[in-house]
Amino acid sequence: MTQSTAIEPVFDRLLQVAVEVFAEYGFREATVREICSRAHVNAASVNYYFRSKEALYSQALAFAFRETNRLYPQDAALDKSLPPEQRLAVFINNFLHKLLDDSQLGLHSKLIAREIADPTNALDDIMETAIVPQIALLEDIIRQILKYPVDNVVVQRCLLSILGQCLMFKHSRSIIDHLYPDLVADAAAIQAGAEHITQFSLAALSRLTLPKE
Amino acid sequence: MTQSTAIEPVFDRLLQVAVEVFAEYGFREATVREICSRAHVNAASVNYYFRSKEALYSQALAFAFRETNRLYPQDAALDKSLPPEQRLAVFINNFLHKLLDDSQLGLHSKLIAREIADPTNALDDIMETAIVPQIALLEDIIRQILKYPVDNVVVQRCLLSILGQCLMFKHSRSIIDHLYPDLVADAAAIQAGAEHITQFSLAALSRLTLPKE
DNA sequence: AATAATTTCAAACAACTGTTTAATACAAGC
DNA sequence: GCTTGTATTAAACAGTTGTTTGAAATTATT
Repeated sequence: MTQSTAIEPVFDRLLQVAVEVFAEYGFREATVREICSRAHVNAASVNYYFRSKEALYSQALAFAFRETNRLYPQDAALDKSLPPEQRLAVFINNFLHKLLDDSQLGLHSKLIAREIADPTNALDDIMETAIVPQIALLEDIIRQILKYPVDNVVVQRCLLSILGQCLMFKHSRSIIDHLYPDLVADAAAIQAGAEHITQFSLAALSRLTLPKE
Repeated sequence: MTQSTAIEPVFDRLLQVAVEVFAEYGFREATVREICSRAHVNAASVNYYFRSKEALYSQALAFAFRETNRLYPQDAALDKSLPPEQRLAVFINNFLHKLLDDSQLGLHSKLIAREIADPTNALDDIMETAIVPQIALLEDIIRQILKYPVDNVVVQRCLLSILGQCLMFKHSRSIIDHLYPDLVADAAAIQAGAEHITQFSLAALSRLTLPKE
C-alpha cells in the first residue's frame, strides 16, 4: 500500500514533472500524457500512483509551496530582535527572489501564481497552511514600522500595497518583459527591484505615521 | 417583424457572450458550445461569423479593451493643466474602478487580466494600441511629480509600484477575498482603496525626490 | 523455487473538443 | 412563380482528453 509520504522514484518523478508541466500550461491545458512522457513512465501511472489528474495537481501545488518555503526560509524576517525596517527589507528581498528565481524554484512560484490568479478547489487547503502565516508575518512587520496604533484596515491596505508591488513582477511579467525587459534581466536587477520596493514602501509608511492635515 | 425585435444581431450577441465565457473560464476551458448555448445560437455559428474560436477570442479581447476605455476614459488624467498629484489620483481611481466594477465591465477587465497573466498570441496586437498609451500617461504623471530629472529606471520602477498596487486587487482577488473580504465589498470600499494607493504612492514619491546617499 | 503482491504496459474506452458538411429555411430581386 | 445569396440547423468528423482494463513483467515473501 502506498502512502503519500512513501519514497518511490516514479512517484517523486511524477510530482516534480507535474510541477513543471502544470506551471507551464496550467491545470487544464496540461495533459497527463505530457507529464508521463516527460517522466518516462506509462500514461496510466498518474491514475495508479495518484487517484486522478486533479489529485496530482493538488499534491504538486502543496509540494511547490513546501519547496519555496524550504529553499527560501523567512528566518531573518522572523527575528523580532532586528529593527522592523530591516525585517521588511529581508522579507521583500526574499519574496522577490522566491518569485523570480530562474531555477526550478521559478516554476514553483509560477504554479503558485497561477493558482492564485485562477483558483481551483486546491487553493483552500493551501491558504491556511502556507499563505496566512506569510501574511501574518508581514502584518506584524508593518505594524511595528507604523509604531503608533493604527486601524487594522490601514495595516491591511499597506500590506496589499507592498505585496502588490512584489506580485506585479509575477502576474504582469508579460507587460514588464515587453516594456522594460532590462528590469528583470538578472539577479542584480532582482536585487535592485527589491531595494526599490523596500525604499518606496518605507518612504510611504514613514509618511503615513505622521498625522495628516 | 424581425426588424422590430429587440434582440441584437447574432454577431454582436456572440461577441458579448464570448467576453463573459472567456472571462469566466479562460480561453482553453471555455467551449464554443457553451458560448453558443448562452447566445441561443447553433454551435456552428462561431465558425460561420468568426473564422475560428481563436479569432473570436481575439475579437472579444479587443472588444473588452474598447469597452473599458469607452466607459472609463482617462480625460481628467490627460489634462496637463491640472497638478500632477491630482492627475495621479484620478488615474488610480479610474483604473481601480475599471478593474473592480461589478457590472459587465468587471468581466471585461477580468478577461484582460487573464490575458496579461497568461498571454496568448492575441496580446501582441493589444499591447501597442491599448496598454502602451496608458503606461505612457502614467509615466508622464510620475515624471512631473518627481520634478527633478531622474533616471528612467527610477520612473519605471515607481510606475510598476503604483500599477502593482492596483493590479493586486485583480490578480490576487482570491487572497484578498479570503483574508480581508470587507476591503472590496462595495463602491465606497473601492474609492477608499484608490485613496489609499494614491496617498501611499504620493508619500513614497515625495520622499524619493529628496536626495539620498 | 514457488507463490503472492506490486508495478508497468499497450490498448481500448467514453466523453468532449473545434470544426466541417450538407441539407434546409428564408429573405429579397427578377 | 423562380432564382440567388444568406442564415440556420442537426449531424457527423477527426482529434484529444482522463481514465480503465487486463495481461505481462517485476519484485517481495515464504
